[in-house]
Amino acid sequence: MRGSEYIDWSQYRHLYEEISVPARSVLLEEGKVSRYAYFIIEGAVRVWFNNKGKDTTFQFFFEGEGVSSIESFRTGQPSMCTIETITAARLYKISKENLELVIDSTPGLRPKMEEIMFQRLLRYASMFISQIRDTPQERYEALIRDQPHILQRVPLQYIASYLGITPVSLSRIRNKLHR
Amino acid sequence: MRGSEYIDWSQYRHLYEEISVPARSVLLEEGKVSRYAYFIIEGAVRVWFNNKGKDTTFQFFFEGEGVSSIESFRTGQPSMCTIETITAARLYKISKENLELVIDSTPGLRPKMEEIMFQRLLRYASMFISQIRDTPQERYEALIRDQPHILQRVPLQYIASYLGITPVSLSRIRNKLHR
DNA sequence: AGGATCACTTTACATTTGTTAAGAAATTAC
DNA sequence: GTAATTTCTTAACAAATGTAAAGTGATCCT
Repeated sequence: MRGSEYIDWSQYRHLYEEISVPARSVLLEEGKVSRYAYFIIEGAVRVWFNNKGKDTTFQFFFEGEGVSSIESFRTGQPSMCTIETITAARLYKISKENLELVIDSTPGLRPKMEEIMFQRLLRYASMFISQIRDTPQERYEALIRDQPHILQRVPLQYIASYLGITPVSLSRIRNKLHR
Repeated sequence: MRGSEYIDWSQYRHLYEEISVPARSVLLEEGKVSRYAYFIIEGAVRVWFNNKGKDTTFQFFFEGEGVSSIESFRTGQPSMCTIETITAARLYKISKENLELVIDSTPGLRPKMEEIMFQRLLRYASMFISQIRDTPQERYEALIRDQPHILQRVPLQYIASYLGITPVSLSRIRNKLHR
């Protein structure tokens, strides 16, 4: 869940925990219920799901962003995806109950969370639109143009599945563009 | 915008208008600001955008559903897409201001609208995931399985762009499945 | 009824992508 | 520092999709 950047964390030290984890740490496993949200102080995180034995990445998160399996965190259903660090990371970890406390004791935060959810909706919609409108090559070029930080910090194999193609195909597209 | 099905419209006859329009009527044109939301009494509606001269459909709506360019309606920015009836249709048409009045005077409606937005977010997310996980054929089979009403009422060319493929490719997939 | 338009299919060919395998380059582990 | 592992690229071939064009029904319009 994004939006933790609007919270003045210093007031609530007793409600969250700061943790440091190595690369490839699983924060939430597919099929389990999400009980914690995380706020990234340092590091890179990806969200992925198992697809016929292969892993398919569908989102990246970095410093200053909050991350959780939004639907599992909210509904209590098992998560459809795994949340895993790409790099070593420092994170704030907060339980659902304590996050509710923070939200309730911060005036104006709930509407802000609603606005953040709306922004996230728009982002998912535009990701879907890009998939049915653009070619993989166009999506890769858009990634270079709009989110170059992802390319700098994420292994290409994860970017390939995020673009909906294989690593081989992404490599060919890169080769074509470099000439 | 979905969710109008939760409103007891009979209390608010003075705030909305019932309209009847023929097939292919444009309810909102791409590039213009959305000032009205619609609730479908009868008919089928599609939302599409211009993509390099071709039209690309990205959502369908039917009886009992509300429809608007959710981001334009909320933010006042020009709409990225056109809303158009596929069939002749009967609709409730309500302005943004009057919908606010309805929402404010119906206790418990605002959280319900928030829940509807959350559900819509999940739907967009799953549409995106399906695009990066499944083949066009698998998406077509899922459409048959999960939303057969769409196939019965929507021309295949629109379904093709919704699946992210050309009408020719969809025709081939159908041919393959029929044997 | 008849002409026009629209929706869908089929064909042929070009392009793109997937798959498998091999190998090079970079990184990690010890 | 060297071996092991991981990441990325390249090649060859198969499969899927895009494009353009033609043709067949179906529907619409007057």
